Amino acid sequence: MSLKLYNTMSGAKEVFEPLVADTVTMYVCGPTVYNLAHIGNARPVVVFDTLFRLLQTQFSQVTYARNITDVDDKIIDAAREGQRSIESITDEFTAKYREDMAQLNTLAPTLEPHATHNIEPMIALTLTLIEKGHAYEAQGHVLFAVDSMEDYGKLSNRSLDDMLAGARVEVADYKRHPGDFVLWKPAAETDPGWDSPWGRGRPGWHLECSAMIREHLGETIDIHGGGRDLIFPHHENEIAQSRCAHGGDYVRYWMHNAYLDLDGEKMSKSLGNVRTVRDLLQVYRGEVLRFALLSAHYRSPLNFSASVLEQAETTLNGLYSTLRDVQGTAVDTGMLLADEPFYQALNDDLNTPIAIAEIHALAKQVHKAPAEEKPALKARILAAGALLGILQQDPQQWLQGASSDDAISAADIEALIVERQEAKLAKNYARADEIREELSAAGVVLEDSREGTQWKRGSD
RNA sequence: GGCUCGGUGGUAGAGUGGUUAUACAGCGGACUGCAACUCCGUAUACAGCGGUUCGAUUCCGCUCCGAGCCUCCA
Repeated sequence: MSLKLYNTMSGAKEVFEPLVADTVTMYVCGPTVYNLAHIGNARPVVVFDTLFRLLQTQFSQVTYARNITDVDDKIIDAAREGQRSIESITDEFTAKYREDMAQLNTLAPTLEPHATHNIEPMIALTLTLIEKGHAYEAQGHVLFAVDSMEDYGKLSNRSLDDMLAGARVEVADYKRHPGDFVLWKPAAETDPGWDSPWGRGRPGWHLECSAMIREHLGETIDIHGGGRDLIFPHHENEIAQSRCAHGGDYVRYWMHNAYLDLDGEKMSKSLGNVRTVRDLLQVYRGEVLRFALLSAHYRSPLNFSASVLEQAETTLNGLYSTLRDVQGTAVDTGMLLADEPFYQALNDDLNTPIAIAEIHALAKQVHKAPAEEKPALKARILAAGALLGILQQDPQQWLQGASSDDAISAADIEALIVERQEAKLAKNYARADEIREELSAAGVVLEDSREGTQWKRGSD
């Protein structure tokens, strides 16, 4: 079973082979911690979490790093506006980010480097770039000289000439070339800053990833991921910094997820059309959000809407109902992952929609299969769910969990079910139906079977 | 202006040079006291126009429409 991944650098799917056999290094751009994560920010987290799970099934050592950007203009602005310290902001939102992402069933990354803990390597990297003639100091800034690099622009497939033609921004006068970008900039007295050979200052945006990757993962890593909008300038500039400083490959496989749309428009902070994960979690369980994010391929835009979430919830309810039906069935562990269609789908550039379709196929089989085949089918469904980060909860709890405090209690529901059972035995069908309708109005659906009556809460 | 990427049935969403994924919703039927669950069956697609081909939703070209990046952004 070979894993294929779409590499942004080559524009094609490639067979994934780590640099060092059986060992994978992966880095994903994490949050700038100055506000709550929105659901668009959650997409790469869920996507690369799924990849992390998949990689762990076939490589014995997988190191997954996701950074925390805790020094940045936006954080400084937020501190100023809120009249708060930088640390209180970054601490608060780092904690909330972790909580929100955990709600989406994402595993903690192996490493979570903070920019402010890695200032030394950033300064060292900047020094190296100056020494090698790729960077220069001007008016207290240190800038990367883009024309000192032969193939600058390769990842985003653009040339320096193109960029000049399309320049829409006023160019700072201390730049030798309009495309030059800041490695280090002076810090105002009141802003966070660190002593450096160029005076008190702070790092430019792109520097931290290059420095931290080198520091924690090595000069060449296998996978670097993030949203599409990071391709340029962020990842392009990371490449420039790292390749010019250390030579070598820097990143072997570049992966970029498409973004979430809202009403056909990109969801973004600047457009103001964001929905925070925290808000959505008030209405939908994390697993529903996760499922919705995985219901489209990661390289396709996903139009995020209430109906997408409701479909996700309905689908998960259906799959959990299937699992409840086989609750008493043992789980057969003798399964060969490589033979599984869902596994093959995930190995084909993380084709989660196909993997989900394969789960449906298995669910359909479970209903029809003779008892002796059920343990194997159940095991396959659960294994697929484990890779996708879904279907691992207790089915009964999933289906009967109250979504709000004012919902009818389980005890009340069960009392009514008993009463209905008695009414049915007495052939008092009018009363039996009345009870069912009463429960239905409360969002509870009854399912009669030979073994008795099951119930679940619908998405009312 | 430069560089990308899309337009698939009511909705979501894969995929393929020829046997109409998948799910939800719909319709018909079985089951049921009636339902629900489950099962069986079923309708509705590949933006438009050309080209290549025995054959194109799939390849090529053009047109139309849409999105993104080029500035902080997942």
